Amino acid sequence: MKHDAKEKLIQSAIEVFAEKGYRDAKIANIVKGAGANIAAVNYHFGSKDQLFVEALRQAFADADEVYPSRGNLSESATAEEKIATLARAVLIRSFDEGKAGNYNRIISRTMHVPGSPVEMILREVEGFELKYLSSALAEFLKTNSTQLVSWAMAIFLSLATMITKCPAGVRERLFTKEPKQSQINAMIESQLEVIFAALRSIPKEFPK
Amino acid sequence: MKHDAKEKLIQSAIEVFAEKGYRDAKIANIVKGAGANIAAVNYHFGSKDQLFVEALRQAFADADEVYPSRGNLSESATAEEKIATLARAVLIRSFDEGKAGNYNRIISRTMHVPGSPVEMILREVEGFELKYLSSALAEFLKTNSTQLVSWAMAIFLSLATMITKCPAGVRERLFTKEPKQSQINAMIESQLEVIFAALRSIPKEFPK
DNA sequence: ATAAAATTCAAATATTGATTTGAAAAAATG
DNA sequence: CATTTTTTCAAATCAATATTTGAATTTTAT
Repeated sequence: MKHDAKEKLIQSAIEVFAEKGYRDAKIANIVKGAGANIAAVNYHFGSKDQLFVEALRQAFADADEVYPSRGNLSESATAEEKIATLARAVLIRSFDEGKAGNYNRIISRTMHVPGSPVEMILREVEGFELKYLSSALAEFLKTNSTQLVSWAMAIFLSLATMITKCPAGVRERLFTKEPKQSQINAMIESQLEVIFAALRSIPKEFPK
Repeated sequence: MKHDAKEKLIQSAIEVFAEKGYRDAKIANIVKGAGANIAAVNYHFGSKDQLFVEALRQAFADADEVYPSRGNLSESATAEEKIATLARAVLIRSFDEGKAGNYNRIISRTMHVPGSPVEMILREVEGFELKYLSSALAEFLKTNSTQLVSWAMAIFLSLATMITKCPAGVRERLFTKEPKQSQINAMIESQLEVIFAALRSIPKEFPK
């Protein structure tokens, strides 16, 4: 079937990048996961960089399809609704150990080293959600201070992605063996409370 | 002078690891920064791994000397005081663009890829502060639920280290050109409010 | 001051991992 | 079916970087 190989490569790449980050992901691993030859990546994509680009786009699409970051909200929804909906999507993704969780994992394994060859695409794909978030937060805080909004974004993102990011030791202690979906949902709602408590405690004026 | 070269290497390594993380830090860069020969790292430390070990220990010592994570609190201080003191230390370090900020930067650039060759030492050094934090949080939350405490730790750490970690674009918008120390102090106090607001919103029981 | 030990150096080597190559196989096209 | 195009393959190459070497130099100890 046409492009079957190409798609298998993207899928395998998503998994390896999610586990290892960009730098520590080996092409040898990726092709093994796809049952392909070592030369396949360069044949189909030209380079590891370009494969990363496609993998990241696909990972985002996979995540956003299952848990769309804007839900089915209308434009007229309140800022609070938008923020809660986005937070739920990000949180549920970060609890997802399967396919829909890969986007969060890739981001959290690649965003922390500035100046990497893949930084541009990373910013581009992140941008989808960040712009939306930033306008919802400005509305929520009733401010147009860039500083205040950036601060709120940092708080929101820290708390919404902390599960994916927190050190392994902490993460293991957080979960029971097999958390049921109902427990995960309860945790998400609690974390949502935490996020709003944090956002509401942001002062009206940026500290001077 | 004895060990002068060794110390220069550690200092240079701290800076390069803080900027690039472990994987992207090049020995060639490190020795250049120390005015030493390319073979110096292996002569003095045996390998890049071992140099990382010493650099991380030293970076922590440097940070903790300037901003000690336990301040000068007595054992009998309240949990709230302990948490606030630790938070201030971590926050002020994360605003420090100089020597005392390197520890936070190294951690945030190396902790996110599990299974790296340096993971063990990373966990060991992190442990210094994590154990203390975890007992203070247990006391603050009046609980001995491991899950609840781990959750609180993740929240605390996310909010206390977010400055070092948030994506470059966000970080730049957060600061004015040259934030004065007084503004930084004000930001720290505000962020402390955010942290406590978040911690207080954690439910008494872990979600079931 | 001299011998031994420690350190520095430029060059060589080893290793890892990405990319290229050219032939073989498979698929598509007419 | 014959030919052209696409895809796969194992092996070769290339590039980056960590590590080793052995000679030269400097430092330390007697």
